[in-house]
Amino acid sequence: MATGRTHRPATRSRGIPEATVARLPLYLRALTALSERSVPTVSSEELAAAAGVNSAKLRKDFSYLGSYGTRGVGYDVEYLVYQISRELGLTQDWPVVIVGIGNLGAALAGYGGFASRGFRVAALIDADPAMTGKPVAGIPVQHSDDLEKIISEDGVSIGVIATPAGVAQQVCDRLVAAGVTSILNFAPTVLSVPDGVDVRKVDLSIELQILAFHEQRKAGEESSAEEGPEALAEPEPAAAVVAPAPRGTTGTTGRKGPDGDVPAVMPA
Amino acid sequence: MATGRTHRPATRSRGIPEATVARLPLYLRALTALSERSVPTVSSEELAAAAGVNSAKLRKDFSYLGSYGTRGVGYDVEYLVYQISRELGLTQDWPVVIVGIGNLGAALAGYGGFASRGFRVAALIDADPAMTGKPVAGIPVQHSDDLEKIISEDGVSIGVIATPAGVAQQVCDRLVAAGVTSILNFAPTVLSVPDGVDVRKVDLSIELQILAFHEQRKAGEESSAEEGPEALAEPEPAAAVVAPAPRGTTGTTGRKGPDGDVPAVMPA
DNA sequence: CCATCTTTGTGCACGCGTTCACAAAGACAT
DNA sequence: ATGTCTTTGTGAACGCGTGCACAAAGATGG
Ligand SMILES: NC(=O)c1ccc[n+]([C@@H]2O[C@H](COP(=O)([O-])OP(=O)(O)OC[C@H]3O[C@@H](n4cnc5c(N)ncnc54)[C@H](O)[C@@H]3O)[C@@H](O)[C@H]2O)c1
Ligand SMILES: NC(=O)c1ccc[n+]([C@@H]2O[C@H](COP(=O)([O-])OP(=O)(O)OC[C@H]3O[C@@H](n4cnc5c(N)ncnc54)[C@H](O)[C@@H]3O)[C@@H](O)[C@H]2O)c1
Repeated sequence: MATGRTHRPATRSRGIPEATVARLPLYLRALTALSERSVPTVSSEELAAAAGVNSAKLRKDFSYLGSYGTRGVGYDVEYLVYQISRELGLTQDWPVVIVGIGNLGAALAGYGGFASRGFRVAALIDADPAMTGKPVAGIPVQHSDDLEKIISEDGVSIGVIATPAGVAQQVCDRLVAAGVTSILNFAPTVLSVPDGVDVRKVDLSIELQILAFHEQRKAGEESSAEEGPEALAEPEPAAAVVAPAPRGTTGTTGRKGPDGDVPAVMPA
Repeated sequence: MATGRTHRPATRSRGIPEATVARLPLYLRALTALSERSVPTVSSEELAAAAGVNSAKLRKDFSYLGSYGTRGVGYDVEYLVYQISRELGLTQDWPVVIVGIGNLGAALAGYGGFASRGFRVAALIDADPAMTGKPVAGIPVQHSDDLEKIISEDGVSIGVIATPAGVAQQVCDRLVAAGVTSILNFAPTVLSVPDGVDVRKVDLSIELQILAFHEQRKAGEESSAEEGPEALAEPEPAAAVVAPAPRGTTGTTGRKGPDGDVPAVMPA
């Protein structure tokens, strides 16, 4: 999962568990598909299968929203769509700014999934003067000098960062200072933000590495078929000092500026 | 988090906890940055700050890998980079195919983060004949007819799906049948795969909806400053019947209509 | 109005993950 | 060699999330 919250020690208020919140969009998607087919009601078993979760889990999730089901029948699709949408805050309009209109930013700008659920691309922002004014996905790119103005004028509270990692923290700082309180970060960096600001990250590289880990496990188990406790994934004691430090040349993180731009260690 | 595993009831073998595995790439990134600065050792406190986690958690995570620290000093950066890389399977080459070279797929193809850690884009695959042979990010796009051949010839075990949601499941099926055992899915669909295949998803829309939920909460708390238990996020009792349910057609058991074509209900 | 059958809502137990707190290990100075 | 000081490694407690299993609710049919 390219997920990951920051801050907020999971001490959510007297509300819905974080894990449940993360599944609500999944239910909503499945329900929307049913709605489009004009299916009137759905059982927890059916809906759970469509969302890829356990039916008991789904029922418990819905119980946090209140009891919107009818025993012996199931859940009213339309009503549930409405309830979940309202709970997630999708009944209102959420203007979003995307900062960093490169390869990824441009793809995001044109993504239909944005507009589908109350999210509206309010502005595209880039630091490159050559891009200013140029339309991307029908929306003219604005220069980052105007970032603060754009955010305050449109009342934007959600920002998407798709800039190089080196400048992500400073872009984040400017967004937060301008009033943004929710950030979706695509740059491979740990962002630090003040309390009250939510950060979620999407990190392709991390996802791949997790897959690689499991992939390696599979390959290991394969060779050592049925084995006891360990004996796998531990080729050798590896002596004590090995680390040849092969990589270390041109990383992707390509730090560049003289300033503290890289994630690295906090100056404490 | 755009995360989300599928299957595998978290009953990992006598190995590293899933939560720890998900953090290893984070540590690795911070360590790599330190390595590039030629920092020889780092304490759990410093590294934890750089990775944005609790130091006790970091130490426990490392304890699962074995004890690679020196009390009173900290951890050897180079050695730790090597150990984590090895544990994640990054010391070997992982050929990856990307299926669906549209806006997103093209951005992914040109992403430097791929090559940085042992991942190599082995092939770009698209169903559009007009794209066949056309180079994207320096790699010629191949037609999806050759999908099976490409995967078996290059020994690809990791596939990235960036096709429209409607065809994601069938693309997934073909990938799995051809030998892919790890899938990173960008399409907004729940993929069903046989045991032994890992699926991770990256879902922009879900991330935004989660942010919107918290954003709405913040707005609610703001207005009702210091309040008791509830009284927030509940604008109105909303009567009882609101949902404009269409119904009236099929009987109670709407079930699945003609055929399952959308992510909707599982055909059981 | 009663019997039966379906499906919800949830009590409960269990396991994973997180965090605190501290003993032990080792570096370093004297 | 001994003492001091830093930092690791982990035992233990706690809370969250998950899934089983079942009683209760309500629809449906007679
Ligand atoms: N391309 C991908 O598939 C992909 C995948 C995962 C993560 N990422 C990450 O997303 C980020 C963007 O990737 P990309 O491939 O689009 O890179 P890119 O170089 O194509 O685009 C970066 C854009 O950010 C702009 N920019 C630079 N500094 C800025 C600033 N201070 N303010 C505003 N805009 C600024 C640049 O002008 C450029 O247009 C990177 O951090 C990358 O690691 C990319
Ligand atoms: N663009 C984004 O920022 C973004 C963000 C999140 C998720 N997504 C999801 O990623 C997917 C792709 O998005 P996109 O914007 O690149 O769409 P797109 O339409 O630009 O690209 C889709 C590509 O897939 C190809 N394709 C279609 N059927 C195929 C098949 N059976 N086999 C192989 N290739 C096939 C098409 O030819 C096209 O090139 C969608 O599911 C979208 O919802 C996109």
